[in-house]
Amino acid sequence: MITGVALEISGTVGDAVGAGSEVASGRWDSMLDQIVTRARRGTDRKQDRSKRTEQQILNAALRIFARDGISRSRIADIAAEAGISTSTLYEYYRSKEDLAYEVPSYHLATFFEGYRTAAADRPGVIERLQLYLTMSADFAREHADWARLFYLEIWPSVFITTTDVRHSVDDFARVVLFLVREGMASGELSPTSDPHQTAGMLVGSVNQTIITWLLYRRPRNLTRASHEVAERLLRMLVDEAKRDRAA
Amino acid sequence: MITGVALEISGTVGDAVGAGSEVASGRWDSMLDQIVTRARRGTDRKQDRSKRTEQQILNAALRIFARDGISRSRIADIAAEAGISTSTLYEYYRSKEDLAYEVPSYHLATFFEGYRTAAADRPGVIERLQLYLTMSADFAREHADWARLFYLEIWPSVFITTTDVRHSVDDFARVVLFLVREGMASGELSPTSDPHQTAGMLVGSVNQTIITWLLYRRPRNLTRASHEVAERLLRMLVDEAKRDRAA
DNA sequence: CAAATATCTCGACGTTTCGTCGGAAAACTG
DNA sequence: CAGTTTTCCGACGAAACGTCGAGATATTTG
Repeated sequence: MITGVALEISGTVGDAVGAGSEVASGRWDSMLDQIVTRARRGTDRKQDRSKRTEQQILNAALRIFARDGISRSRIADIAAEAGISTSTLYEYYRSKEDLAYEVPSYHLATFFEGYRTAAADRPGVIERLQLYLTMSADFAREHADWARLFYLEIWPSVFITTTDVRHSVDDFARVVLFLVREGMASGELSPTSDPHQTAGMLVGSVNQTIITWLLYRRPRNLTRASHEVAERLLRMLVDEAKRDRAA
Repeated sequence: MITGVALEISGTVGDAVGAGSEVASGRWDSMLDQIVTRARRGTDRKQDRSKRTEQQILNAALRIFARDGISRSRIADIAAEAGISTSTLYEYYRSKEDLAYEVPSYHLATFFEGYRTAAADRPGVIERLQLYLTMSADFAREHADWARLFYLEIWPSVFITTTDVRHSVDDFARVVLFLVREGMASGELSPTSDPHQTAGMLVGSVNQTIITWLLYRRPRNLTRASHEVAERLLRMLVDEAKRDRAA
C-alpha cells in the first residue's frame, strides 16, 4: 500500500534526465540488508503468550506515546492499554526510555523493507532518491502516530546512547548520502560540492515538510507536497550539475 | 559580535543578482517590532532583588536543561544552581514546563533584535534572506546551550499550547516566508512556486545543518557550512527564477 | 524615621509516578 | 503428571513534583 502510492507519482525527474546511471547493486544490497536487520532485532521470547503481550505492549505504547508525548506518558497507562499490570511491563523493558526507543525502531524496519522492494525496480540514482524521499513522507502520513514519535521526539533526542537506536536513526540519512555519492560519481550531481551538504538539503527540505505537517496539518496533502519538494530540489540539483559541466 | 561574523561573510549571492529590489520598509518594521516585543514579554517583578533572582533562575535553567534535557532535569538541581530553594523557584514559575518554555523565548528575542539592526543596512530581499539564515546558524553556534533547547526540544514539541511560545517559534519561520513573498513579487524568486514550499526548503536545509551540528559537532565550522548551504540554495532558486522568466 | 504594607524566601509536608521484589499462576518438557 | 522454566501480579520503597503557612526582607506612607 505504501509502495503503491509512491510508485504512482514518482519518476518524473528521473525521466527528465534520461535513463541515468544505475546504482552498483553489490554495496547497495549489503547496505540495505544491514540496515533492515539492525532495526528489526529479534525478540528472544520463547512462549507464544509472551510474543502476543510484547506486540500488545508495543502497540499500546505507540498510541499512548503519540497521544501524550514520551515524558508525559505514564507506564501505568501503557500497561492498562495493553491489558497487563505495571510490573509485567517491566519484565519486558527495563525502563520507559528503553520502551520509547524500541517502538520507533521496530516500525522503521518496516519502512526500510518496503523501500528495498520498491527501489529494486528503479535502478537510477535520481529515481531512487525521489522514491526514497516521497516514500518516507508517505510512510509518515500513513503512520502518523509513529511519525510523531520518530520525527519529533526520537530524532532530535541527544540522549540516545543506545547504539542500536542511534544507528537506526542515522541509517535513515545514510541511504540518501549513499545515493548522492553515487550521483556525483556518475556526474548526474555536481561533483564539486560536498555530498553531506547535498544530502542535508534533501533530507532537511523533506523533513521540514513532514514536521510542519505533523505540527499543523499543513500542507493538507503531505504526500503530494513532499513529492513536489523533492522533485523541485532534485531538478535544481541536476540543473546545477549541468551548468557545472558546461563551464 | 554575532552580527559582526555574519556581516563579514554574507552578501555574495545578492551581489551576483545585482542590486535587487528593496524590501518595503513599512510592513517589515512592524513585523519585526511585533516579533521582538512578543518574545521579550516584560517581567512584572518590582523589587531589584527579584529581578536578579529571576535572571539567575533563567541562566541556571538554561545550563541544566541543556546538560540533562528538559525531562531529565530536576527542579531541585536548577534551584541549587541558582542558589535558591526549590519552593522559591515556584514563586517565579508555575511548573517545570513553564520555565522550560520561557528560557528559549527570552534568548530568541536577543536574536531578533540583533538581526533587526544588522538587516537595516541591507535592503535587498536575497541579501536579507542570506543574512537571516547565516545569522541564525551563527547564533546557535554561539549559544549552543540555548540552541539545544530551542532546536531539539522546543521546536519539535507538539505540546506547546501556551500561545506566546508557539508564536515565537512560528515567528522564526515567518520572517523567511515574508522575505520569500517579497522576492516573488519582485521577480527575483520564481513566482509560480508555492512560497511556503520555498521558505520550507530554506529553513529546512539550514535547520538540518544546525541540528546535525548540535548532535554530532559536524561540520566543524557551523557558520561557514550554513552560509554555504544558504548561498548555494539561494543561487539555485535565483537561477530557477531566471529560467522561468526566459521560458 | 517608624509603622504598615507589599513582596520575597524557606523548611516541612502530601501526592504522584517510577521501578523492585518475592511469590503465585501458567506454560513447557520428559 | 511431576518438575522446571517462564510469565504474571500485588505490595512496597524511593524519588521527584508541587503546596502551604510562617518568617524575613524590601518598599511605601504618615
